[in-house]
Amino acid sequence: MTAELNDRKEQILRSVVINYIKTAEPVGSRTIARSHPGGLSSATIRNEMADLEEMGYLIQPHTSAGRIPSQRGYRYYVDNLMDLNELSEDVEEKISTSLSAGKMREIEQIIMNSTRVLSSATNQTSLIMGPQFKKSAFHQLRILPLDEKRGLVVLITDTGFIKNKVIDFQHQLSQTELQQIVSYLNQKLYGLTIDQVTASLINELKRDLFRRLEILEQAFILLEESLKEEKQIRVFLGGTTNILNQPEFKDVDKIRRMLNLFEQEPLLFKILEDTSREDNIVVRIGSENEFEDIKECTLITGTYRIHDKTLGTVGVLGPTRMDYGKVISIMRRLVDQLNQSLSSS
Amino acid sequence: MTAELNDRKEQILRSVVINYIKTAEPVGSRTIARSHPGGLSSATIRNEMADLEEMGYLIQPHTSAGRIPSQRGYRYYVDNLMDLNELSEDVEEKISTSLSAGKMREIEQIIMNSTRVLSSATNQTSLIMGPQFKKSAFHQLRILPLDEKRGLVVLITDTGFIKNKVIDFQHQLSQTELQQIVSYLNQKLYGLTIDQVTASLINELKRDLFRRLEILEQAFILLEESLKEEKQIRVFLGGTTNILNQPEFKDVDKIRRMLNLFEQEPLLFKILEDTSREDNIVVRIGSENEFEDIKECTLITGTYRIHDKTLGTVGVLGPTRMDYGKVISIMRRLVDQLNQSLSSS
DNA sequence: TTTAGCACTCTATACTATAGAGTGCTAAAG
DNA sequence: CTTTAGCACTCTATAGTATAGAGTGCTAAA
Repeated sequence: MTAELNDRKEQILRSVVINYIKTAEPVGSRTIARSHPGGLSSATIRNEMADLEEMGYLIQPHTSAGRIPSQRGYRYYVDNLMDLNELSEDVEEKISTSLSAGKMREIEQIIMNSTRVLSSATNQTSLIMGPQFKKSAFHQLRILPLDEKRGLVVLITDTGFIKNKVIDFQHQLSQTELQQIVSYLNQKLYGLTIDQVTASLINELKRDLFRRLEILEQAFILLEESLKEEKQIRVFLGGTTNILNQPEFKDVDKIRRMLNLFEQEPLLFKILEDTSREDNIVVRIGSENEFEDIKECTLITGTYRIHDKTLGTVGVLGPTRMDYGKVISIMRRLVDQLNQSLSSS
Repeated sequence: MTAELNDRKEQILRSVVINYIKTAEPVGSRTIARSHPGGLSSATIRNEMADLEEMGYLIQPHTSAGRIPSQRGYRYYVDNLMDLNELSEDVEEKISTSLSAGKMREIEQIIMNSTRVLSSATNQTSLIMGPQFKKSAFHQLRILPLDEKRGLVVLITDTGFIKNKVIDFQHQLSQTELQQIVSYLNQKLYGLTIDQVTASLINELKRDLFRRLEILEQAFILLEESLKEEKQIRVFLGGTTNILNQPEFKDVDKIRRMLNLFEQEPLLFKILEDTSREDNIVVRIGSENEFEDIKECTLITGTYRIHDKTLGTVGVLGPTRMDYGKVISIMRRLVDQLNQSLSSS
């Protein structure tokens, strides 16, 4: 994408975007004239701004107001004009201390911390998609007898998931019998992703075990269920109230729609999943988003991974009037840290 | 608490409360005269209302407006005048189907379902305090070796909690060694509540085990930590966006304060814990609430239990203009169901 | 004790006037 | 050809004014 604006126009567009991001007010020609290094008059700026509007980079809310960037204007800014900020020491410290691999071994905890850090550093709403359970590979399966009639199934994946589920035995099982079953299952399932455990594979296993021990039917049904159930993935949210600080959400109705969206996890998941194919940081401005509910917002996402395997997506959601440079810098840093913390555990 | 109003005043107060709950508009004398069974004129009603205002049961927002109930008015209504509603079939079904003990064995799932049901049935925000981990008693402790250097500690309580934590071994442990440690710990800890596992007890155990096996130091530190960490209790929320539908929250600033509150779990916990001593359903109207942030709200709470041991608290939070009869009926039913579902598992 | 009647109060709504910000255009200057 | 000063014009936001309507409190009669 080559620049298609001359230098002066770029300077002016840049000025409008930066000013508008800061003040949330339409930017007038005088404001820009004052801050413009070249020392042009407001009339000149006005002409240029009129051009920029005609070209679709700026919008005039009404005849006697200043200009605000259009979606296209933001896009041009992000692609060609934006500077990345240095992270403030404050933010740098927050990220490195609260996400260090040190104490935390559970992946959920690391992710929850990340949402907190991300939303407080950006003043926006952050959303993070946890690792997809069904894309994780079996690592170990254990069954702990609790008493004569119940056992605890513990399932551990390569991505650090630990799932457990209480099951009822229909008949009493001896320690040895359990042992046999478990080691058989482990052998069969090792390395498969949850996705790959199809109904037919389960049936096959069931038949196999059935022949040996006729006791497990009930336990098996429950195990099967427990796998099915875990299809949903958690999306972690942080700073949902931050949108209330944005002047573009002073309308109660907009707030309601936004908060409603936040309560619908499956939708959030789809929104995040949609961008997770790409490797780098993705910026979706306004209607570039596929989902109706966020067509007035900007979503910036990045993916985090463990040993080069993509685990999930980190996102920041806010109005299109967002400090792109700042958010992107922060997200870069956070994703780096996340990758590092996860890989070292 | 004996009734201190004559019959007619009670009728009128009742009318005001019911009308105001329905319409959210100050209630005028004519409105009441129309619906009053005795067939009184508006002038008479006006006089009575003036009395009721002087006595502190009603409030006039401004001279030429109708009356609204004062906090005292609501209190009198709840104590003396309120009818409990029959549950609609719809709600009845929601409660009995989505909380039936059937499939769900994990307590967290039952509770999350409860918040959903409660908030959708009442159109208010629901909050439920999960069982307090630290008040739960040890049932079993297990350690599963994952590989040479790591193990999974699984802790099961009598209230159905299952906590797990990965720990690092500093040295390699044999199956038998682990077995010994675990059975020793189980013997020592069985039946104690998490609360009772004091630092000194842990130290004692540590010394004890240390003598036998010098290997466990690291593992112990981590176990200790994992117990400490679990001090926080989860408060589950449902229908937080429902407050946006209440006309008393049309002010963005109030919304912000409310949502902010919802994000502070420790505070929510305190708010709920505060009422959990009592056995029955507790109604806290307006400034009867101790906590500043909800002094304009009404909080209705009930406790749920398993085998006569109190597990946690269920709450509904909304404006003082709340359909008390309806919410209380729903909560009664829900708590009953909850007790039943939990006890049968 | 109740009620009809009426003057009075207050709010919400619509309408009007005004200041201020910013524009677009024209014509002169560089 | 580009830039700029100047000015008329447009639109919004704000304050001020008028009016209708709801509801009251009080008085005097039933």
